[in-house]
Amino acid sequence: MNLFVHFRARVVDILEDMAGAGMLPEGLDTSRISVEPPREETHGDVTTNAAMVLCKPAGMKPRDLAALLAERLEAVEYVEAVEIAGPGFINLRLAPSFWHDRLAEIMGAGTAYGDSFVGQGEPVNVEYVSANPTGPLHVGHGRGAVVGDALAGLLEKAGFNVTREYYVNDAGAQVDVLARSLHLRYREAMGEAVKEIPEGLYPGEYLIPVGAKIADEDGDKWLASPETEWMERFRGFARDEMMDLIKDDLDALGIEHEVFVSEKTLMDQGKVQAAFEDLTAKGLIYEGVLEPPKGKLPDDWEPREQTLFKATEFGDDVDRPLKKSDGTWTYFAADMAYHCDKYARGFRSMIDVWGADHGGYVKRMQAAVKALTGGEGNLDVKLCQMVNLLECGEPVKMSKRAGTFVTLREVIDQVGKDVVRFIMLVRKNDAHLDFDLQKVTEQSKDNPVFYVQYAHARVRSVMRLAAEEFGADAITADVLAGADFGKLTDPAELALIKAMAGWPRLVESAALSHEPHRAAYYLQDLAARFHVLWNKGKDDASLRFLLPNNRELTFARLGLIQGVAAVIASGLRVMGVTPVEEMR
RNA sequence: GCGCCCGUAGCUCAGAUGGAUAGAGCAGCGGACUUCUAAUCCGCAGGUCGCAGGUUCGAAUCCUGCCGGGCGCACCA
Repeated sequence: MNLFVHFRARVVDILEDMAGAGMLPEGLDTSRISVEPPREETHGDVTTNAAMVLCKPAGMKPRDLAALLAERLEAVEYVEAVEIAGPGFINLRLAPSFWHDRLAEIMGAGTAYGDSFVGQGEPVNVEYVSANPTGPLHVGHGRGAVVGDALAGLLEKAGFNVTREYYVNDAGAQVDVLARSLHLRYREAMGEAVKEIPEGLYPGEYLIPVGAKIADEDGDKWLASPETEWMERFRGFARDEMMDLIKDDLDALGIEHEVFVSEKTLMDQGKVQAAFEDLTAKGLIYEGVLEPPKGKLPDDWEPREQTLFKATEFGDDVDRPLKKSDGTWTYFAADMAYHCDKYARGFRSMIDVWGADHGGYVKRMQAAVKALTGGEGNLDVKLCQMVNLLECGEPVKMSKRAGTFVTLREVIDQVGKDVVRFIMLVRKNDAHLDFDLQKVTEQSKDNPVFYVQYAHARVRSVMRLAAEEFGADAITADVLAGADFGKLTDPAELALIKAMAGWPRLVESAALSHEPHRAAYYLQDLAARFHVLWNKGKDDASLRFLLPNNRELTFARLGLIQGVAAVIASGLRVMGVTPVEEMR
């Protein structure tokens, strides 16, 4: 349960009762009432601004209204104390038994703790990575991949019906370039000496085995023929091979998209044309000449009549061209049709994860979604800022030409998938991220991955010792769920349960605001509280988890730490990180 | 020139729909190992939330204008 949602409902109940008794006006707007954790833990467990928000319509002073509310809140189950503070906050302190019940709830749920229904099964489409199929993924793609996948996981946990999707940009000129680059490698595989990769072709060595593969399959069939004859074959072959390469990279991160949509297929199926006709029917297409951008003019700018979409009617800055001068569709036209297709497949809610360099593209895509869905569809775009790859604080110098470019795969192989996934989430998506290959594998509290994993491993370590003492069967989650948690009375123990009980609220708010990084911060906080309690056991042996002479208390505490492990595992699962059993 | 993002402690950064005395880690200083792994923890110190106005019971948060940084700006994707 989200305890804040629970107590908010109680506050609203009381307000309705008061209105019914004529103490308050009927039909008060309760939407602005918040029930949340106080900023200061010393202020209690739950706070509400209800009196401050409603004092004006109620025609009362905030503290007077607060006093009336407080009187009634004292009668609410589990409320131990009510205080009025500051300008009219009402602070609730909850009985220890409330927290003990939460721990039982956590034990019963395991890693399912925090699962929510706020999403109400609403379909959400999360599109991420969508890198051009022209080569292996780089580290920047990796960030988008992790952010998108964690967001998808978070939304699922919050009760949305999520589809993970990848848009394959396989219709543009860059695939022609790829095909030509592959043809070169093919000739090389057939025994031709290739001295230098011509300017404008992809020099990467990853195409060498692909060239050998197509040589193996097709033999000398394309050696003497002109480009027009082999182009289609090479484009398709290269595309498929590159997508396999990318899928392997994603697989190494534990990411698997359910749906791949091909730009070329959309065009072949006439979906771009259909979207275009839809907009035309809505009167949103015209032939026109755009104003040149103010300020410095592009060198090759010249007035040109184009086929334009009235994006400005939907909040964009200028109208956007849908056709190139040769009559083919622009990238935007196809992407527009793609989002239209998502909507047609039942997604009102769409999320795209892009690199920050595509920021200028957001408004027009949102405009297109509004136009094509009659305002029904909603597109949120998460822009991921750059990843600075470092080694002991020094920037890793990368150059594609010099062959010193570090791929995502190399980073995963070096530090591990779990480290990559966690680190990619320690900053919000729109902030630059420093990724230090050295620091992320250090075993110190500076390293958030380690810090959180260590907390989980410590729990497992205690559980292993407990299994030796009591037998594994005696301390299963099911058995411990029935322990007498009333024995947990130390403030640090209760603080730990309170932190765990905050997980459902975090899941809901992070999911609704599309901010997966908050899970990483939450886990660091929870891990910190666990480490605090652990160390208290050093100063005061009576606070240790394993007490040979007190089986009842020991079992309650094993439940407590098992709960911590479950919530950490639950959070890590959202992030796509595997919890470790022990540190090595 | 226009648009988007950002500006919080010496450093790196949290601060959901506006809430109380703005938080954490690192770095600095001082402490805690006969251990359920001290790979951790405790304490101290550190701030005109870029600047100036505005909105209101209340602003780091919302609005306006500046200053500073990043990204983008027709027929690339």
